[in-house]
Amino acid sequence: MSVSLTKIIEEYIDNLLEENGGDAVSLRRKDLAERFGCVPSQINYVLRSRFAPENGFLVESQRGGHGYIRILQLSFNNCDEEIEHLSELVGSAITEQEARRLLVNLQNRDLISPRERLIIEISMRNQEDNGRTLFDVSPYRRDIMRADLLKKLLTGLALG
Amino acid sequence: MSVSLTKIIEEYIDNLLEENGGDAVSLRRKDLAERFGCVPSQINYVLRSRFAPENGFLVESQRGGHGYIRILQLSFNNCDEEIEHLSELVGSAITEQEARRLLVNLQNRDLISPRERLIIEISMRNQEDNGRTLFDVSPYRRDIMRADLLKKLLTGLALG
DNA sequence: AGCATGTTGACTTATACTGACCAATAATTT
DNA sequence: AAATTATTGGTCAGTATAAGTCAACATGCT
Repeated sequence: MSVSLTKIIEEYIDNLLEENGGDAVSLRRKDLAERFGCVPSQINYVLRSRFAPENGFLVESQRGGHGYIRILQLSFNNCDEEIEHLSELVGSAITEQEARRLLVNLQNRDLISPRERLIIEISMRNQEDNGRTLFDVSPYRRDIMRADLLKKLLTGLALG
Repeated sequence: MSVSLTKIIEEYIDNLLEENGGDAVSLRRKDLAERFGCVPSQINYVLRSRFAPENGFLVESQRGGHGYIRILQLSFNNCDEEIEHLSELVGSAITEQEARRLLVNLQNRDLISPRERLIIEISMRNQEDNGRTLFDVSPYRRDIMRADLLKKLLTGLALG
């Protein structure tokens, strides 16, 4: 069982972050690709699969002259076990009502701010509307999609 | 890591603005170009790319003798104006890149927090993935859906 | 075998910077 | 006053550079 290139590059970036105090690091896609003897787009794959917002990272980049890729590791030092636990509570499907109750609870316990709750509710509502009117998704399937979205959001916040 | 001329000039102007109380500053294109050893049109490039309305600035200028360039940092009196402005910027369709850029901007201007940006990015990405893999939505239609989501979120935040 | 994950490269898009040419305004000359 | 000249900024297209996308192909894991 060999270690994948993706894993190696992921760890390299993790180390860079650690050395840099942990919050951000800048790099050049071309340089990284050269260092690891791979094609540049491999870096995009690593970023997409390992440094996604669901994992608590934000990636900024710029093309052209003086281009760069900047990876930000958000650190909110919130009670991540708490939120992680709640993520389990969401399960594989969740109704709008249940979701809203959960969010109210989170806000009451100051795990998310009112504005954050608002954003989450608007996103959920938007997805619900799209599912119903645009794509004719069944109610149960919408509950599944809602659970997926909610879990991504909560783990993103927990890992941040 | 090399820093672009554009960045240097941008920071110089930012400093001027700060010194000047923050709302406006006047300068001469030729002088600036000389100071930074570049061609005058480079200044136009900086203004177009860094001090555009989407970054919260307006630029006035006059040619000929005693010509000048005045940079105004615009501020909104009420959130309705702000929403109007942001919604115009988003427009009826927006690419992933443009959206991300806008969010970076909003965060830099302290209009949203890093956590809020993270949540928004997760939501956008979730919608993008669903649109592509689940519902086979065309790229342009996804840009429209992204703009819709973004406008709902920004409007909600401004009114909330 | 089949599905998920990883890897590649051709093609596309975005940004930085320059220089030649254009446009507007003020100052000076006739 | 009109014409001319000097002074200033604007535009655009070309060149160089760097990142993003996408889909085909490969590998690995049940």
